[in-house]
Amino acid sequence: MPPKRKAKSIAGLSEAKTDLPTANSKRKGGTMSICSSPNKDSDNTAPQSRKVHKAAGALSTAPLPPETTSKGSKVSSTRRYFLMKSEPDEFSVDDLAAQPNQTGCWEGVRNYQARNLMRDHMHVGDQAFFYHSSCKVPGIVGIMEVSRAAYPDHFQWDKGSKYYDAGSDREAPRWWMVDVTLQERLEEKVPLEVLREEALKPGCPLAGMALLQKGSRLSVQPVREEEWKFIHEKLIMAQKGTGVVREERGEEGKTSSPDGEGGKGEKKDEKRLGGKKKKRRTGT
DNA sequence: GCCAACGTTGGC
DNA sequence: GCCAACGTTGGC
Repeated sequence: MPPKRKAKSIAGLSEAKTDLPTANSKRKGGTMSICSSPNKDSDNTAPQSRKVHKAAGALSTAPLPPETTSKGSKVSSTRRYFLMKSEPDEFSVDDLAAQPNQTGCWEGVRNYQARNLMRDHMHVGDQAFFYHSSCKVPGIVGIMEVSRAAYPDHFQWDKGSKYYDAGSDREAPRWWMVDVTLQERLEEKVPLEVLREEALKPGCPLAGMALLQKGSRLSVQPVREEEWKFIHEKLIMAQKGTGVVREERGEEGKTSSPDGEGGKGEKKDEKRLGGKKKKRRTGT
Protein backbone atom coordinates (compact mmCIF):
# COMPACT_ATOMS: atom_id res chain seq x y z
CA MET A 1 0.00 0.00 0.00
CA PRO A 2 1.04 3.52 -0.42
CA PRO A 3 3.45 4.52 2.24
CA LYS A 4 1.73 7.80 2.51
CA ARG A 5 -1.86 7.87 1.80
CA LYS A 6 -3.63 10.09 4.08
CA ALA A 7 -3.06 12.80 1.69
CA LYS A 8 -6.06 14.61 0.60
CA SER A 9 -5.88 16.50 -2.51
CA ILE A 10 -8.63 17.96 -4.41
CA ALA A 11 -9.76 16.35 -7.56
CA GLY A 12 -8.17 17.91 -10.48
CA LEU A 13 -5.19 19.09 -8.61
CA SER A 14 -3.93 16.02 -7.03
CA GLU A 15 -2.94 14.40 -10.23
CA ALA A 16 0.18 16.35 -9.92
CA LYS A 17 1.47 14.47 -6.98
CA THR A 18 2.16 11.05 -8.20
CA ASP A 19 5.21 10.19 -6.35
CA LEU A 20 4.31 6.66 -5.60
CA PRO A 21 3.77 4.54 -8.61
CA THR A 22 3.51 1.33 -6.77
CA ALA A 23 0.69 2.34 -4.61
CA ASN A 24 -1.32 -0.61 -3.58
CA SER A 25 -0.97 -2.39 -6.81
CA LYS A 26 0.40 -5.32 -4.96
CA ARG A 27 -2.61 -5.67 -2.81
CA LYS A 28 -4.53 -8.64 -3.83
CA GLY A 29 -6.74 -10.38 -1.42
CA GLY A 30 -9.31 -7.99 -2.51
CA THR A 31 -12.06 -10.20 -3.62
CA MET A 32 -14.48 -8.20 -1.72
CA SER A 33 -17.82 -7.49 -3.07
CA ILE A 34 -18.80 -3.94 -2.95
CA CYS A 35 -21.81 -2.16 -4.12
CA SER A 36 -21.57 -0.50 -7.43
CA SER A 37 -23.81 2.41 -6.93
CA PRO A 38 -23.56 5.31 -4.61
CA ASN A 39 -27.24 5.02 -4.17
CA LYS A 40 -27.43 1.52 -3.04
CA ASP A 41 -29.57 1.47 -0.03
CA SER A 42 -29.02 -1.30 2.33
CA ASP A 43 -25.50 -2.08 1.47
CA ASN A 44 -23.76 -2.46 4.69
CA THR A 45 -21.79 -5.40 3.63
CA ALA A 46 -18.49 -4.93 5.23
CA PRO A 47 -16.24 -6.34 2.60
CA GLN A 48 -13.55 -6.93 5.08
CA SER A 49 -13.58 -10.60 4.61
CA ARG A 50 -10.19 -10.69 6.16
CA LYS A 51 -9.62 -9.84 9.70
CA VAL A 52 -10.93 -6.57 10.65
CA HIS A 53 -12.30 -7.76 13.89
CA LYS A 54 -9.23 -6.60 15.66
CA ALA A 55 -9.68 -3.13 14.46
CA ALA A 56 -13.29 -3.14 15.22
CA GLY A 57 -12.38 -3.37 18.81
CA ALA A 58 -10.09 -0.44 18.78
CA LEU A 59 -12.53 1.84 17.19
CA SER A 60 -16.07 1.49 18.11
CA THR A 61 -18.20 2.52 15.25
CA ALA A 62 -21.12 2.31 17.55
CA PRO A 63 -22.02 5.95 17.84
CA LEU A 64 -23.77 5.89 14.53
CA PRO A 65 -27.48 6.38 14.70
CA PRO A 66 -29.52 3.87 12.78
CA GLU A 67 -29.61 4.38 9.09
CA THR A 68 -32.87 5.74 7.91
CA THR A 69 -32.78 4.89 4.30
CA SER A 70 -36.17 4.89 2.82
CA LYS A 71 -35.44 3.43 -0.52
CA GLY A 72 -32.97 4.28 -3.16
CA SER A 73 -31.12 7.07 -1.53
CA LYS A 74 -29.62 7.85 1.74
CA VAL A 75 -31.96 9.80 3.81
CA SER A 76 -30.68 11.24 6.96
CA SER A 77 -33.16 11.99 9.61
CA THR A 78 -30.51 12.84 12.09
CA ARG A 79 -27.39 14.68 11.28
CA ARG A 80 -24.33 12.64 11.93
CA TYR A 81 -20.91 13.78 12.89
CA PHE A 82 -17.47 12.64 11.94
CA LEU A 83 -13.84 13.46 12.29
CA MET A 84 -11.61 13.33 9.24
CA LYS A 85 -7.87 13.31 9.45
CA SER A 86 -5.35 14.68 7.07
CA GLU A 87 -1.71 15.43 7.35
CA PRO A 88 -1.40 19.16 6.85
CA ASP A 89 1.68 18.57 4.77
CA GLU A 90 -0.45 16.69 2.34
CA PHE A 91 -3.66 18.57 2.55
CA SER A 92 -4.46 21.14 5.16
CA VAL A 93 -7.52 23.05 6.17
CA ASP A 94 -6.02 26.00 4.40
CA ASP A 95 -5.84 23.99 1.23
CA LEU A 96 -9.50 23.23 1.52
CA ALA A 97 -10.24 26.85 2.25
CA ALA A 98 -8.46 27.76 -0.94
CA GLN A 99 -10.66 25.56 -3.09
CA PRO A 100 -13.51 27.02 -5.09
CA ASN A 101 -16.48 27.20 -2.77
CA GLN A 102 -14.13 25.82 -0.16
CA THR A 103 -15.22 22.46 -1.39
CA GLY A 104 -13.22 19.44 -2.35
CA CYS A 105 -13.38 15.71 -2.52
CA TRP A 106 -11.90 13.66 0.26
CA GLU A 107 -10.14 11.09 -1.78
CA GLY A 108 -7.41 8.71 -0.95
CA VAL A 109 -9.07 6.83 1.85
CA ARG A 110 -7.74 3.32 1.54
CA ASN A 111 -8.98 1.68 4.64
CA TYR A 112 -12.14 -0.37 4.57
CA GLN A 113 -13.54 0.81 7.83
CA ALA A 114 -13.04 4.41 6.93
CA ARG A 115 -14.43 3.77 3.50
CA ASN A 116 -17.51 2.14 4.91
CA LEU A 117 -18.15 5.14 7.09
CA MET A 118 -17.97 7.47 4.13
CA ARG A 119 -19.81 5.22 1.77
CA ASP A 120 -22.53 3.96 4.02
CA HIS A 121 -22.99 6.50 6.71
CA MET A 122 -22.21 9.96 5.44
CA HIS A 123 -25.03 12.04 4.12
CA VAL A 124 -25.23 15.48 2.69
CA GLY A 125 -25.56 17.82 5.59
CA ASP A 126 -23.58 15.74 8.02
CA GLN A 127 -20.71 17.53 9.64
CA ALA A 128 -17.13 16.63 10.29
CA PHE A 129 -14.19 18.01 12.15
CA PHE A 130 -11.14 18.58 10.02
CA TYR A 131 -8.27 17.11 12.01
CA HIS A 132 -4.59 17.67 11.38
CA SER A 133 -2.55 14.60 12.14
CA SER A 134 1.11 13.72 12.05
CA CYS A 135 2.16 17.23 12.78
CA LYS A 136 3.64 19.13 15.63
CA VAL A 137 0.37 19.79 17.36
CA PRO A 138 -2.28 17.42 16.12
CA GLY A 139 -5.82 18.63 16.58
CA ILE A 140 -9.08 19.89 15.20
CA VAL A 141 -8.66 22.82 12.87
CA GLY A 142 -11.94 23.18 11.09
CA ILE A 143 -15.55 22.26 10.65
CA MET A 144 -16.82 20.82 7.42
CA GLU A 145 -20.11 19.77 5.98
CA VAL A 146 -20.61 16.82 3.70
CA SER A 147 -21.73 18.38 0.45
CA ARG A 148 -21.89 15.29 -1.70
CA ALA A 149 -22.55 11.74 -0.62
CA ALA A 150 -20.20 8.93 -1.49
CA TYR A 151 -19.19 8.33 -5.07
CA PRO A 152 -16.32 6.30 -6.49
CA ASP A 153 -12.86 7.66 -5.88
CA HIS A 154 -11.59 7.86 -9.43
CA PHE A 155 -7.98 7.92 -8.34
CA GLN A 156 -8.21 4.19 -7.78
CA TRP A 157 -8.16 3.75 -11.55
CA ASP A 158 -5.53 6.36 -12.24
CA LYS A 159 -2.28 4.55 -12.76
CA GLY A 160 -0.37 7.69 -12.21
CA SER A 161 -1.92 8.28 -8.84
CA LYS A 162 -0.53 7.14 -5.59
CA TYR A 163 -4.02 5.99 -4.84
CA TYR A 164 -4.11 3.64 -7.79
CA ASP A 165 -5.50 0.23 -6.97
CA ALA A 166 -5.06 -2.33 -9.67
CA GLY A 167 -7.52 -4.60 -7.99
CA SER A 168 -10.44 -2.26 -8.17
CA ASP A 169 -13.04 -2.97 -10.79
CA ARG A 170 -14.88 -0.13 -12.44
CA GLU A 171 -18.05 -2.09 -12.20
CA ALA A 172 -17.58 -2.51 -8.51
CA PRO A 173 -15.51 0.35 -7.20
CA ARG A 174 -13.55 -0.50 -4.14
CA TRP A 175 -12.87 3.01 -2.91
CA TRP A 176 -15.22 5.86 -2.38
CA MET A 177 -15.05 9.47 -1.44
CA VAL A 178 -17.33 12.29 -0.45
CA ASP A 179 -17.20 15.99 -1.06
CA VAL A 180 -16.77 18.26 1.87
CA THR A 181 -17.25 21.96 2.24
CA LEU A 182 -15.40 23.96 4.81
CA GLN A 183 -17.79 25.74 7.08
CA GLU A 184 -15.35 27.17 9.49
CA ARG A 185 -11.64 27.29 9.85
CA LEU A 186 -10.99 27.56 13.54
CA GLU A 187 -9.10 30.52 14.74
CA GLU A 188 -7.50 28.33 17.30
CA LYS A 189 -6.81 24.72 16.85
CA VAL A 190 -8.26 22.39 19.46
CA PRO A 191 -5.25 20.22 20.16
CA LEU A 192 -5.49 16.53 20.74
CA GLU A 193 -3.84 17.17 24.05
CA VAL A 194 -6.71 19.40 25.14
CA LEU A 195 -9.22 16.80 24.10
CA ARG A 196 -7.38 14.27 26.21
CA GLU A 197 -7.28 16.57 29.17
CA GLU A 198 -10.96 17.31 28.93
CA ALA A 199 -11.81 13.66 28.55
CA LEU A 200 -10.27 12.97 31.93
CA LYS A 201 -12.64 15.28 33.72
CA PRO A 202 -15.50 13.53 35.47
CA GLY A 203 -18.56 13.23 33.34
CA CYS A 204 -16.93 14.57 30.24
CA PRO A 205 -18.66 13.24 27.16
CA LEU A 206 -15.34 12.87 25.43
CA ALA A 207 -14.36 9.96 27.59
CA GLY A 208 -15.31 7.43 24.99
CA MET A 209 -14.42 9.41 21.92
CA ALA A 210 -12.97 7.22 19.21
CA LEU A 211 -10.09 9.55 18.55
CA LEU A 212 -8.88 9.22 22.10
CA GLN A 213 -8.98 5.48 22.33
CA LYS A 214 -5.75 3.65 22.36
CA GLY A 215 -4.72 2.51 18.98
CA SER A 216 -7.15 4.73 17.21
CA ARG A 217 -5.82 5.32 13.76
CA LEU A 218 -8.77 5.46 11.50
CA SER A 219 -8.65 8.45 9.21
CA VAL A 220 -12.40 8.82 9.21
CA GLN A 221 -14.13 8.37 12.52
CA PRO A 222 -17.64 8.73 13.82
CA VAL A 223 -18.24 11.37 16.45
CA ARG A 224 -21.17 11.11 18.80
CA GLU A 225 -23.54 13.99 18.99
CA GLU A 226 -22.66 14.67 22.59
CA GLU A 227 -19.00 14.65 21.72
CA TRP A 228 -19.58 17.02 18.85
CA LYS A 229 -21.60 19.37 20.98
CA PHE A 230 -19.12 19.38 23.77
CA ILE A 231 -16.23 20.15 21.49
CA HIS A 232 -18.16 22.69 19.54
CA GLU A 233 -19.75 24.49 22.42
CA LYS A 234 -17.19 24.12 25.14
CA LEU A 235 -13.96 24.15 23.26
CA ILE A 236 -14.61 25.97 20.04
CA MET A 237 -17.26 28.53 20.86
CA ALA A 238 -15.59 29.21 24.14
CA GLN A 239 -12.34 30.13 22.53
CA LYS A 240 -14.10 32.78 20.57
CA GLY A 241 -15.31 34.36 23.71
CA THR A 242 -12.13 34.28 25.67
CA GLY A 243 -9.80 34.61 22.84
CA VAL A 244 -7.65 31.75 23.77
CA VAL A 245 -7.77 28.15 24.45
CA ARG A 246 -4.15 27.70 24.22
CA GLU A 247 -1.68 30.11 23.02
CA GLU A 248 0.23 28.51 20.36
CA ARG A 249 -0.51 31.00 17.73
CA GLY A 250 2.42 32.73 16.42
CA GLU A 251 4.58 30.33 18.20
CA GLU A 252 4.55 28.28 15.15
CA GLY A 253 4.67 31.40 13.19
CA LYS A 254 2.86 30.68 10.07
CA THR A 255 0.44 33.21 8.83
CA SER A 256 -3.16 32.78 9.60
CA SER A 257 -3.29 29.10 9.67
CA PRO A 258 -4.92 27.63 12.73
CA ASP A 259 -1.72 25.87 13.19
CA GLY A 260 1.48 26.37 11.49
CA GLU A 261 2.20 22.92 10.53
CA GLY A 262 5.66 23.53 9.41
CA GLY A 263 6.38 20.08 8.31
CA LYS A 264 7.19 16.80 9.71
CA GLY A 265 10.86 17.24 9.68
CA GLU A 266 10.37 19.75 12.37
CA LYS A 267 11.69 19.20 15.79
CA LYS A 268 9.07 17.72 17.84
CA ASP A 269 9.48 19.62 20.98
CA GLU A 270 8.74 16.81 23.25
CA LYS A 271 11.19 14.06 23.38
CA ARG A 272 9.79 10.78 24.38
CA LEU A 273 10.32 9.82 27.93
CA GLY A 274 13.05 7.72 26.65
CA GLY A 275 11.44 4.61 27.90
CA LYS A 276 12.35 1.46 26.19
CA LYS A 277 9.38 -0.69 26.09
CA LYS A 278 9.88 -3.89 24.40
CA LYS A 279 11.07 -4.68 21.08
CA ARG A 280 8.39 -4.94 18.61
CA ARG A 281 7.72 -7.64 16.30
CA THR A 282 10.04 -10.39 15.68
CA GLY A 283 12.89 -9.01 13.80
CA THR A 284 12.81 -9.18 10.14
C1' DG B 1 13.39 9.15 15.28
C1' DC B 2 10.94 5.71 18.10
C1' DC B 3 7.69 2.34 18.46
C1' DA B 4 2.81 0.57 19.95
C1' DA B 5 -0.90 -0.81 17.76
C1' DC B 6 -2.74 -1.78 14.34
C1' DG B 7 -4.26 -3.67 8.98
C1' DT B 8 -3.20 -6.62 5.16
C1' DT B 9 -1.20 -10.48 3.07
C1' DG B 10 -0.50 -15.09 2.31
C1' DG B 11 0.96 -19.77 3.89
C1' DC B 12 -1.11 -23.40 5.94
C1' DG C 1 -10.38 -19.82 9.05
C1' DC C 2 -6.18 -19.08 11.69
C1' DC C 3 -2.16 -16.70 12.48
C1' DA C 4 2.69 -15.03 11.74
C1' DA C 5 5.07 -11.79 9.10
C1' DC C 6 5.47 -7.45 7.62
C1' DG C 7 4.14 -2.78 6.41
C1' DT C 8 1.79 1.42 8.01
C1' DT C 9 -0.18 4.93 11.06
C1' DG C 10 0.49 8.52 13.97
C1' DG C 11 1.31 10.16 18.74
C1' DC C 12 5.06 11.11 21.34
